[in-house]
Amino acid sequence: MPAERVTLATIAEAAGVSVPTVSRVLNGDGNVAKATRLRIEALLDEHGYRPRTVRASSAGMVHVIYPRIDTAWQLEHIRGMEAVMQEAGVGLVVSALNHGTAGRNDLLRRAQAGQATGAILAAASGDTPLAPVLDQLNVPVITLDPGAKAPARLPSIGAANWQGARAATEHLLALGHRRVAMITGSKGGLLCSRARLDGYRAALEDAGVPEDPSLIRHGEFEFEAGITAAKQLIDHPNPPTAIFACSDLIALGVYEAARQRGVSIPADLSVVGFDDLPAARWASPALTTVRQPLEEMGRLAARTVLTMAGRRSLPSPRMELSTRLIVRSSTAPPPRPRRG
Amino acid sequence: MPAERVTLATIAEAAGVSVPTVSRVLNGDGNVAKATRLRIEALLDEHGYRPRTVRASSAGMVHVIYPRIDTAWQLEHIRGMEAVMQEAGVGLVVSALNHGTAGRNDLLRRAQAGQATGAILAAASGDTPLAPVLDQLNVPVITLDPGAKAPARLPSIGAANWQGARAATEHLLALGHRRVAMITGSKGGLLCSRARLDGYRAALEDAGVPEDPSLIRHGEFEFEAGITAAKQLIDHPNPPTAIFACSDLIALGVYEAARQRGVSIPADLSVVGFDDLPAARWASPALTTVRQPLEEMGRLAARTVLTMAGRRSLPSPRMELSTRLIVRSSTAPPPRPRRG
DNA sequence: CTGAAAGCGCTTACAG
DNA sequence: CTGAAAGCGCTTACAG
Repeated sequence: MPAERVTLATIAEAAGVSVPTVSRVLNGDGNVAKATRLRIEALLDEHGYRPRTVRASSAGMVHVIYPRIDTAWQLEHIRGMEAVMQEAGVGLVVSALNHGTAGRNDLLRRAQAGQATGAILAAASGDTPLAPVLDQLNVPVITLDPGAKAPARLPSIGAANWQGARAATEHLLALGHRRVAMITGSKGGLLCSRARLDGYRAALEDAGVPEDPSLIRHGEFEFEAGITAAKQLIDHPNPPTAIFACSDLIALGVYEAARQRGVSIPADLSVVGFDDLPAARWASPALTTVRQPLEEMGRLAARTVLTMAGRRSLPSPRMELSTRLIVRSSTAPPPRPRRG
Repeated sequence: MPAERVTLATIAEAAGVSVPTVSRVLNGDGNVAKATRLRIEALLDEHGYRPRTVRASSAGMVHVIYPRIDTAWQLEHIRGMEAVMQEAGVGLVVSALNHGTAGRNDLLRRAQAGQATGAILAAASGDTPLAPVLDQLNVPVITLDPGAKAPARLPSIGAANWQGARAATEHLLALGHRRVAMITGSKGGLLCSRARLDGYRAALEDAGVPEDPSLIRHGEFEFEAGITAAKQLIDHPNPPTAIFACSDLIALGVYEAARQRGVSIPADLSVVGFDDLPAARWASPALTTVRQPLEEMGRLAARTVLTMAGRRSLPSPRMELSTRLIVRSSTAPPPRPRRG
């Protein structure tokens, strides 16, 4: 026997009051006798009352959409976004595309239902299946740290990748290194990877150190890719004395390769990473790395979406937060050259 | 000039059609001439139409609430929960209490508004300010990996902490270690810490190895606490040959202490962690650890809440997923004792 | 394919 | 403090 739908009328009848009175209790209207209120509250609970509809305004939700939920820095983003959303009384809905269209359809449905206040496409590659349908949404959408060329009309928030990579390379050059290798995150596409490679090159050029293409390795943003690339570099006939890795994860792969090859960090080999994940602090020795203000990027993304949702104008459609070199214990002057 | 509220009537008038027709377009009813539909869609967009209310059913949201968003394993939880929620067409709202009551109030408001399908209290300590108000909610609430004694009437999902700690200790004993130290996560309260300590003791007892209280150190679940405790153990007049750390983070602290003291892992000192965070794989040497099925715990938590929301009954109010020892490269037989 | 009419669940003045 | 009445925004048959 599937019970009748429980509406305000059900409760009103059970309580022997009118529908408006029940409505007042639900809405926290003070003008209800305490005894009445208590009785109605008990009945609402007992009948398991659930409103049929919800005011769209109180349903404020911002969706953050990742390709996958799989990397540590996402938690930093989320912490920043959550803090801002909580202050604004808006919920943060986390979802993943997972190669499918389910996430997209879900977002679309919710947006049409007035449920989404806005959306943040994070770490989105250019071919995100979301792009073609964005225009249908009547809610603000921005990109956060877009991996590839994002739809140009979307506001975006990123980090100063070029500047950070340059600072990292300059740090190594200042220590006296002349054979500085780089391991990138991906050969082609990714914007951040390109910018970091260019920053590395700029620093070399400024220092008058000729670029050696054999010291540039292209991997993925993965631990294993770091191991592979670092082994190749260590086995190089004229090996580098320092490696700038395009991410902390790759840098940790370099650590492992060095351990397996009996190479000591930083005595034999200096290593710099990129991101400043918590894991960078936990490495032995602690990793010198370029800090991306991931939490702050999340906060800014959240604020930006809320600003747009309030139909206020943005200071700029493209915001880039600065990066900062954090010197820890994985970098040192190069070893004295062995006698030939 | 604050524009009039945009309602279906606004759009209907602008399009020269009736309100029901606009409603049909919004609801994806196929019985609308294409030309009409396109015209109405354009007008909806142009006027920035947003529904005033939302069907509560389509607003399905499950809230996961953490004390703070700050540890890597939360992302594993979230990945599992998100996958299940997406399949169910329910949104996952992530929030943090941050010592305040804002998160609680927010949840309450949404629950009353019919917006929360359920809630997952994750890693909650016993004194969560949420507990006193849980009864007011007409939605299912469960705890995930409760840190301390959670309100007993709430269903809970956890991991087999005792069993995992026992397996870790047995592994070290089987390698030949007799001086096996333990670094716990917290002196008192936390349930998981207590269970892990008891598992360690059980294994020692079974092997007939007497417990040495000076080999048990109480810290926090922090990297720094691991360093401090490990240094004390290494400096012990009769130091341990193996350390079982109550979390991977503590274990990484042990790595750093060992590096600073010139102690080699695993040649001089074996280390086992607990959690199997991604960072355990990235450690050098890769960390032997007890794997908690964090993602699977998230999935189960999500399924459990949805089951309860569907008013179906639970197989059991308390579910514990098994843990598994993952042997990597940080454990080996103890060094041969030095000649006195 | 579309609209006039009825209806739904809830809220908002207004009156007492 | 409470209810009868009107109203709101939207949806649901029903008729053509």
